[in-house]
Amino acid sequence: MSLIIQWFRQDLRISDNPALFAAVNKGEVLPIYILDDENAGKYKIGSASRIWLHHSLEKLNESLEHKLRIFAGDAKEVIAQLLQKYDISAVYWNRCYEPWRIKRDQAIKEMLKRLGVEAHSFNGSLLIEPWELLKEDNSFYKVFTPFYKKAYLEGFLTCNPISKPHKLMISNQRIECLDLDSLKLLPTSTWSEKVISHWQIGEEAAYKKLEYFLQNGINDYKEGRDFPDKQNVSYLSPHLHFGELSPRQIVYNIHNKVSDRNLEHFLREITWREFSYYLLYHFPELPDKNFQSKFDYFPWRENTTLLNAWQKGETGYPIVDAGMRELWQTGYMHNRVRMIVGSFLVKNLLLPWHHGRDWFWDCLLDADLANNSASWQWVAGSGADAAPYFRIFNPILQGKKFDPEGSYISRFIPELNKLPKQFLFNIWEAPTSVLKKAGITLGQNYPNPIIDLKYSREKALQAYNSIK
DNA sequence: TGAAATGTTGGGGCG
DNA sequence: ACGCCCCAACATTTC
Repeated sequence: MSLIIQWFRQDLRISDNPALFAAVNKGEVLPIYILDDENAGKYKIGSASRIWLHHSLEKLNESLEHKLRIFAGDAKEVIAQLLQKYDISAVYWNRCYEPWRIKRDQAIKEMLKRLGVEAHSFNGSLLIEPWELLKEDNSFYKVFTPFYKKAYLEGFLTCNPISKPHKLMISNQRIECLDLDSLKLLPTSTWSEKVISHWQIGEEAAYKKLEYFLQNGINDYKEGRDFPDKQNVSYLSPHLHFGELSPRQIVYNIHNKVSDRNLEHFLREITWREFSYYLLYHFPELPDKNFQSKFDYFPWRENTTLLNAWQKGETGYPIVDAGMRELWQTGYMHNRVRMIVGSFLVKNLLLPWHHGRDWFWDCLLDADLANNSASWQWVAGSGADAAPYFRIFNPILQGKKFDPEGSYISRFIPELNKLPKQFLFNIWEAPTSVLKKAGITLGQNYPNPIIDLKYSREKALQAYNSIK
């Protein structure tokens, strides 16, 4: 009996997996995963995401009765060899939208066609596939709100997920493949263990997290989501990235359980993810090239010292540093803080957004080419429907506004714990006696501010003016 | 999904 | 009593 390949990619789940559902109806399934760093090239998975991937594959393998076959290398080559060695009649997968993957998958589809092997691809990752929603004049949306409205009216934001396959018939055939450990996804440092200790990984955990969010966080989502120390955000991003959970499952469940302004706001955030994929598809250079070409002439500067300080969370601005340390310690950063540290890098430090992109790509468990590219361009002002350049966050005010008790700051910068709240956001203005009492010596155990806010703001506005 | 600069208003102190 | 000034507090404009 010939085998059906179910090729898992960014859909590491059993439920609401259209390719898998179709494949199991067809016959005996051979589930495979291919770590394809070759085709990914410079877009290959970052360090933090690899840790997640390792554990997620482990979980998926459990759900598949420990019969997930793992490979590494050029996916086309891997599949070609499987076809040569074994009797395979079809390959099933859910589509991905990264430009390098689209190109690769097209080539694979052609190869399969040539060899007379069926190839079936499905939509398992998006509510709106990028070609499904265009403006009247057939061009693509470049502004979020009209995109959102249209998607809403056309019914893209309500849907029914499909169920788990009733019965999995997974092949027992002996297949030459790798074991998970040989992919070497886990770094040898203790960093990876620490990062991952904050998370539960896999389909089951993702679903539990969704349920928890729907019972708790979402009830005050509209207001609470801006406060990094509150638990009002979903924390679903890494699960979504690896497809342990689908946007369809999320949307289906929120429609069932809530219906108010909090729902609307969360739905908008889910749709921002769709919009990012949409932009990436219609503008494949998004990860590297300014969406607005006038930014090609923007006078960024290069400064390794400033970049290092930002990366390590040693800028001297507590809300920025807390965010960067959250990222380093947990592989995640609260969205409000992502905007603050982004604005700081690009506007106050005047460093190119690409540096932020690269650091996030390596450190975030939820690093996602579409979201990361679109969001950094949004912050920089070079993107579609981006933040206007003059919108420059003041880290002191943002800290006071969104972490009024300083609880987020002291969670990640415990050395500031003894400092009275009134000086927590502008430490350098605290009297020496206060600093001494709090055990802080600026420049020793907490840095002096690396730039002057007022001056850097003026410089940023000048730079913006220069490309108008 | 900002912040700073500038403009306006209105109450209170005071000559 | 009245006008003048000061300055919060709030609103509008500008970057």
